[in-house]
Amino acid sequence: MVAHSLPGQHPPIMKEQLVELLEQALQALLSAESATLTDTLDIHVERARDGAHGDYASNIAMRLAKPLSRPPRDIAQGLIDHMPTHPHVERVELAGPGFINFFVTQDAANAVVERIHREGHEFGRSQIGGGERVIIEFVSANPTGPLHVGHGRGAAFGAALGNLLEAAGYDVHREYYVNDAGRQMHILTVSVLVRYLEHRGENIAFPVNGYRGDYIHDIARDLEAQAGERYRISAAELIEGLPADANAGGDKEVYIDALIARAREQLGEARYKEILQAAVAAIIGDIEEDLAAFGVRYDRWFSERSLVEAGAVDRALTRLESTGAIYEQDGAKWFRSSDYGDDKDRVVRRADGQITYFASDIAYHLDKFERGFSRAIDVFGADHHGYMARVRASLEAFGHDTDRLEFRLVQFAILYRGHERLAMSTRSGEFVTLRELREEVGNDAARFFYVMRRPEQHLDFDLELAKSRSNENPVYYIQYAHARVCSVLAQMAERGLEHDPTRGLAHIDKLTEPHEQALLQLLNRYPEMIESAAGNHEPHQIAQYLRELAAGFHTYYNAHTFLVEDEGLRDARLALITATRQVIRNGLDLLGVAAPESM
RNA sequence: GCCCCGGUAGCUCAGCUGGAUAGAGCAAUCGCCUCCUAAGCGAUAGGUCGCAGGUUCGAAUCCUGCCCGGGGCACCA
Repeated sequence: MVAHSLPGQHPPIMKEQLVELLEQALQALLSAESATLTDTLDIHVERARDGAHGDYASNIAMRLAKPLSRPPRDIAQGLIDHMPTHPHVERVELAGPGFINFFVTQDAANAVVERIHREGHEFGRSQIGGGERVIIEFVSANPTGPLHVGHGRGAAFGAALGNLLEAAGYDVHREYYVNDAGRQMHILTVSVLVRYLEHRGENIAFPVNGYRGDYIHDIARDLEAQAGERYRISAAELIEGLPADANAGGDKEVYIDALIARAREQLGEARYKEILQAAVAAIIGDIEEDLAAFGVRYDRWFSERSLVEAGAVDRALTRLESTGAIYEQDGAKWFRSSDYGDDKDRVVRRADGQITYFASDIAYHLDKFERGFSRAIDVFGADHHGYMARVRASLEAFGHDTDRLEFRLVQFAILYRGHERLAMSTRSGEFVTLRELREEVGNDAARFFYVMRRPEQHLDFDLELAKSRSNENPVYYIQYAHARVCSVLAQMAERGLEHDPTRGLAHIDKLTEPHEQALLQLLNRYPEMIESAAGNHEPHQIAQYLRELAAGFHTYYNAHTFLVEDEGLRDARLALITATRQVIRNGLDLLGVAAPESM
């Protein structure tokens, strides 16, 4: 009925203690009146929105009105009468249609400052995850080119979610699934080959379906630098007798497949594979470097090719086949995903014998569960939503509980420069890369902007706003609050003063100003916010909270002077603002945003 | 046609596991630097929560239908 917090270094948060009080009051009330409840129900306690309603409120009496057949206010009064006392609860009031409002004691509210100073960067972390093993897969962009701005959102979101879950006590494993097997890799290979041949003086048209980006030239040049003429073949022989490309009235898909086949013939498998591996390695290396520079790190880069070569895909398909979940039609093999909620059945092995991307995805997700992760989170772009049903279907066919797999679909980021919308086209090769974005607006602004909205929400990413050093920019607003605290301490030292934290905590009850009370309340909310954000997998809550916290600080800063004559009050105020600084730092850290000492 | 996501203040959004007068930032108007960084603060103004029904003591929040906007519906990845 009630989720009790696990024993650990972190004390249970106030909200949970209140739930327990209500629980006890309810039991006492029921036994006093010999009443029973047929259904259990969760007791909710929420932060009161209005200060007049206390610190926390519960609607439990209203929800019990029907099962107990009594007016909610009667029940609320009964609960209040049977409520055990609690050292941190000043008083409990009945209000409105039957709300129970809790007023926390001033001492309990003040205690957060001491706790923050004691726990430091640990403040806000909890054990609610209970060490549960979670694998989070994110970005997983195909290694066919540099990451673009769309991938950036998945990267920032996945990284923040990973940090958040870790802070909530989960054992998090971060993974990037590398699609380094399959046709795309061959298209990449011939794209590089054609550029290489061009550079060596061969006259050859670039395939319509090839990858046109500048990075292909770069890879070709590296290939020349390392291997010279090793891959030099005759362009004329390479294309002789091939079907027409799309710009000559043919089909670009047919053309490029033929070109791939011819390249393998002409070069031989060994040399062909060298180019392929060089190209893939170059691109993965670039992606890895890009993400690392963005502050995004993985525990593992999981290669699709390794899965195929280890026979994992064949084994998975064989297992499905043995249970009758696969059938053959038109020469291809189909998985009966429609038996498990998908719209239609899906091909796992094409008529030409090639396995599909979906087939290796089945094996990959099976592998995640077989490695012992009790929960898997896939962060994908919204354009992948069609995969959810089929991947779930495959896991269900293996007898796994599909509730253990969660998809988080991240909507696209639309770039603006002021009011002007930037066109993004991946086809033309003129897309804006993540690297370009980072260089233009900086990592901090990029990380923050990417996660400040709910992932389901389209993101308008204004480059001008992200770069602006003004109050319009939420990143600077928060970072500035942090820097300002540092600045106060610097000013203090300049005046030959010292902060005595012990004296500050001893005089913490001098913080009676409304601005100080508001700030204390914000600090008290942080652990609850982390639990909520982690529980709902919503890093944007952190961003929203930090803005509020920074606002609370800036308001306070403008209303009061911290470096006052009264030493007790001065140290109490310094204790409060350094605690605020700590919480800002903790929160920004989860988002992967720096907390600068000065700006 | 089917599936997913969105539609809340002029703009960008939060609130959505039902609760007490719907919030923030920007933009607008008016104020605040002999004083710890004005990358800041204060005040005013601004809303049929897409529309219509339904469930409920109570709906921005849940259900149904409809209207807009985005995305997805391959023997592609």
